[in-house]
Amino acid sequence: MAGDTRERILDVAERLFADSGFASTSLRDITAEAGVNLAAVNYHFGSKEALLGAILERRIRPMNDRRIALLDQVEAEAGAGAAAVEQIVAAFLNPAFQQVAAMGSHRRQLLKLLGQLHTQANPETRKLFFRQFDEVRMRFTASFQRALPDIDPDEVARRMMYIVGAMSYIMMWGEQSGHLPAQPPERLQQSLIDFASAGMAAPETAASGIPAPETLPAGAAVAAQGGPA
Amino acid sequence: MAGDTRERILDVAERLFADSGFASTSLRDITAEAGVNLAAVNYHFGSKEALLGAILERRIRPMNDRRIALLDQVEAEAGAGAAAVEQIVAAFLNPAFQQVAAMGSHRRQLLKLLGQLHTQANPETRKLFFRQFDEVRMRFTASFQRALPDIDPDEVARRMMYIVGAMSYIMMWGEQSGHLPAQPPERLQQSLIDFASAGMAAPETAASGIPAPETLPAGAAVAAQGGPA
DNA sequence: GTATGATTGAAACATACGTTTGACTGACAA
DNA sequence: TTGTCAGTCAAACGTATGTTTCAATCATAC
Repeated sequence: MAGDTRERILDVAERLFADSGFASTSLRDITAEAGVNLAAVNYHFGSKEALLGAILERRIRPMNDRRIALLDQVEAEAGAGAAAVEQIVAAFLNPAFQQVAAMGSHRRQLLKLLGQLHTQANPETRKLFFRQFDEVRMRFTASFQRALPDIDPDEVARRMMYIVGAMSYIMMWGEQSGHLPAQPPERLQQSLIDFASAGMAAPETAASGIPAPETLPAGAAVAAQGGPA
Repeated sequence: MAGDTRERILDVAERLFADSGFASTSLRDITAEAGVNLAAVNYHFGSKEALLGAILERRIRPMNDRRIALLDQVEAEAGAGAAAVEQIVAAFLNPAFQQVAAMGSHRRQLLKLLGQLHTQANPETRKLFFRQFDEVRMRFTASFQRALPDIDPDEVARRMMYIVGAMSYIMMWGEQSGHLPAQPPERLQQSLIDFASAGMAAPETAASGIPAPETLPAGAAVAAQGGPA
């Protein structure tokens, strides 16, 4: 029963935080469901906030490590040339899908938690996470830039955020939207890779001002032809 | 001072909910900052939850109405043929950017609120929002399907979710990521339209199983060329 | 067996919460 | 002037929260 209490708290808290939010989940909810004493949380983790930090640490670190490792591999295979956009996108997305697939019935929880990070966790817990992600962000941005030299570096960075957003959203709400059929994870992964790769490689359009509500941005005639860079 | 108290509560609550989360923001925080009495919230809205509902109602309804109106216009201009993918994407994204631009210093707040909807609001408040969005979702999905007959309808629906995710994420965290320069809203809008249109129109790739952590999905050689439908 | 240090247990702590109450205010109509 | 009523106010209600306390328990080394 030594490390057992600690693990049970982590598992239950991860699920409850993801389902109901960090602030809305009480330590009594967690400890009751985990079958441990209320004081166990503060004994093992120090505080409710530190418990959240431990949960994030446990899940995110391995995922980001795998992203970097996959990117290393992709770039090594590309040799002196630039890696293919799909490969870079896949290196970024695959560990997240692996994570979700590995969590089985706990699917979505990690990402729901991440979605709450910004509004619920205190600044220190937030930094803890973002600092871990910084290396990933920089490595992938650089790799995309090599593959897409014609696209403005800032635009590449923005498109990375689009990909993160699309991934987070589909993993959080894809299953329970109720309007599209549940997909096996590998199909969903490929679908997102298709979408994200095409978006990342899309040609840039000159800006148009925000139009009046009755009007649309320019570019109607200029249909989207997103040839590879 | 009649409707003044009510408005002040709405404005302050919107900002505080967005910044700190629904559960983490107390009625005392709101009323203190708004300079009104604590009991005013329950007097004017009935409950804290109903206050959240009123905030959502005020912002979301006009935005979704404008989306439908723009789509009507785009389809009318297209006549019998299918509207261009960019135009449909723009009709969907523009009202959101208009909303953000119109809120001035309140930017991001609406979307941060929406991001919290799923974990913080109770089921009734959630339904209130999703039912409003259902019409938008169905109308746009149908329009995309006409423009992209070669793409599986479910895949179109999924890609719509990707777009929603990308939009939400960039609006929530784009400014404060600190790593890419602030963009004028019209440039950001065009950037997202480029990305989303190319992704929506991307050719479908046959599924590949989720690979082992050391491997990547197929499709490296098949570069992304997102030609228009 | 016994001492030791880590873990668990039940109970209490102080505080913060959403909500309700009942008196009070001020404008406006009769 | 009086009555009415929407709106405001200070105060209190009951409850739930994160955290702390301290005794009880357990495994393990001596």
